[in-house]
Amino acid sequence: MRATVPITVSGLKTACSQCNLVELCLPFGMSDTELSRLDELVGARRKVKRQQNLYRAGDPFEAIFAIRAGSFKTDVLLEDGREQVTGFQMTGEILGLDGISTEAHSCNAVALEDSEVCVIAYDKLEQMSHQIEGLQLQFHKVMSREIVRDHGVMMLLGSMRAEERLAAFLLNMSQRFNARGFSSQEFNLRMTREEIGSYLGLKLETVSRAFSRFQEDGLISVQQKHVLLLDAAGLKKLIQHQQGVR
Amino acid sequence: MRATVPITVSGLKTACSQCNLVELCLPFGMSDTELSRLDELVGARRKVKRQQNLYRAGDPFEAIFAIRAGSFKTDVLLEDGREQVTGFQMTGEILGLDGISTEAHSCNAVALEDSEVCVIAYDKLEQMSHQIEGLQLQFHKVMSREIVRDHGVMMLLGSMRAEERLAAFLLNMSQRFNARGFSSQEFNLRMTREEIGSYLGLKLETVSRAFSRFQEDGLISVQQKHVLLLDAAGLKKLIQHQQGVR
DNA sequence: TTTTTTGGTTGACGTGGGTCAACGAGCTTG
DNA sequence: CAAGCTCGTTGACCCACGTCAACCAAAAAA
Repeated sequence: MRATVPITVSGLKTACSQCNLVELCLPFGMSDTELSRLDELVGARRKVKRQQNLYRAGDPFEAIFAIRAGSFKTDVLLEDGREQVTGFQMTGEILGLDGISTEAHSCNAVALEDSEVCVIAYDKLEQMSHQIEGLQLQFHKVMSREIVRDHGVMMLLGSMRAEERLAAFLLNMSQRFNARGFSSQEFNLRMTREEIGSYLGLKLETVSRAFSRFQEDGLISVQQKHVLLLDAAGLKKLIQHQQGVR
Repeated sequence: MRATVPITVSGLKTACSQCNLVELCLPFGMSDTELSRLDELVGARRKVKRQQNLYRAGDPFEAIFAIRAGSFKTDVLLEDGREQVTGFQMTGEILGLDGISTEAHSCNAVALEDSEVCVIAYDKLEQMSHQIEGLQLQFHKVMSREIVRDHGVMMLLGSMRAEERLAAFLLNMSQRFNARGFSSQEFNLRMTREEIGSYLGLKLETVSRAFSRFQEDGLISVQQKHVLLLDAAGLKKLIQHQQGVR
C-alpha cells in the first residue's frame, strides 16, 4: 500500500466571478447573476504538488476539479503494469468526470507540476444545475467535449503513424497554450517523452526520434522540454497527406 | 453532395415505462412516477435501414437517440479518407452525445442492421432534467460511462498487441450480449472484419489472422460472423500477461 | 563542488503487423 | 443458376516501430 498523499486544503474561497479563467472553465457562457451564484459552488482550493495524485482509480467519487493553476495527466494502469496516459489537462479544464458513472474514479490524476484546483462537490453541482439555467448546459458541454476529444485520440491511436501523432500532439498543445494567452509558437512541455509516448501509443525512443526528425526538417526547434514551432503549416500538412508515403 | 437518406418516423409514441430495455437505457434507476413522466420525453421512433446514417458529422445537433432495436457504429473520417470506428452500439445504448459540445455532431452514426431508435429532443431533456430528480443524474452517468469506455479503448489502442485487442473486443461483446439476455458464449457479430479492424487500430487481415489463431488455440470457434467462445478465461489471460511474451 | 539520478538522444538490430495478392465462400441480382 | 459482389482467409514479403544498449545533459542531492 502506498503512503497517504499529504494534501493541502486552503481555507480561501475561490470566486468564479473573479477568476480570469471563466471563458475556459465550467462557468463559460453564464450570465453575471448566474456567475455570482456559482461562487457558492466552489468549496475550496486544493494544492497538489508535482508527482502527487489528485485522485486515484478506485477512490470514491465526491467532486470534480477545475484546474486553477498548473497541469495534470490522467492515466489508466493495467494489472501487469502497463500504463496508458489518457490525457493532459491544463488550466481551466475539468478533471474527474470519469468518476460519475460508478461513483468511483476510474483513472489516476497526477500533477505534472505544482498545481492548484478548485474543488466542486458533485452533489452541490447536481443541485445547482436544477436551479441555474446555464450551468446544466455548460456542464453537459464540458462532458460532451471530453467525449469528442477522446474520439480524436482514438483517431490518433488507431489510424495515424508516429510522426503524424506527434505533429497532432504539438499542434494541439500549441492551440491550447494560445487559448490561455501564451505563445502558440514557443512553449515548455510539462511531461516527459515517456508520458508523451504513452499518450500517443509510442515508445519514448520513437517520440524522441520524431522530435529530432522534425528538427532536421526545420519544422520545429526542440531542446528538452522547450519547443519552438517554426512551421505549423508544415506540421498540419504532415497529418493530412502522410497517407501517400509509400 | 449525397442523396438525402429516406427516413421513417413512425407516429407511435414510445413508452419508456413499457420498454423492456429500461435497465440498460437512460431511464435506469428512476422511480415509477419519474418513469411515467419520462414517457413525454421520447418524441417518436425512427427506423434506420442497414448502412444508412442516423446522423453525419456536421449535422446540427437536436436530439440524442436511444437504440430500441438493432445496432450501430460511430466513426470519424479524416480528409484523406482514413476512417476510425469509435464505437459499436447495441440496444439500450445512447447515441449522439458528441453533438452537445458544439451543437453539431462530430461523428457519423451508421446502422449495422435494420434498426430503430427513440428520438429524445435535447432541449426537452434539458428542461426535464431540471424537474425530474433522477433523470439528470442518470444522464450524467451515461455520459460519464461513455468517457470511461473511451479510456478503455485508448488503453486497447495505445498499449495492447493485436491479439490482446481482439480478445478484449470479444469479451466485451460477450458481456454486452449477455446483459441483453443473449448467450455470452455464442453470438453473431454485426460488423465486418474491416470495421472491427478500424475500431481496434488493425488491418482486416490482422483481425482475420487473430480470429484464426484463437480458433487454432481452441479459444473460440468462428465461422464468418458467427462466434462461439470456448474458453473465455483463456481470452482473459491473454490480455493480462501477454506482456511476458518476449 | 562532486555525485547521483532522471530524462533525453542516438545507433544497431529484430519483429509484429502492414501490404499485396490470390483465392474461396456466401449473398445478391438478373 | 449463372454472374457478380462483398466479405473473409491465407501466404509471402517488407517496413515502421519496438527493443536493447550506450552515452550525454540537466537537475537534484549530497
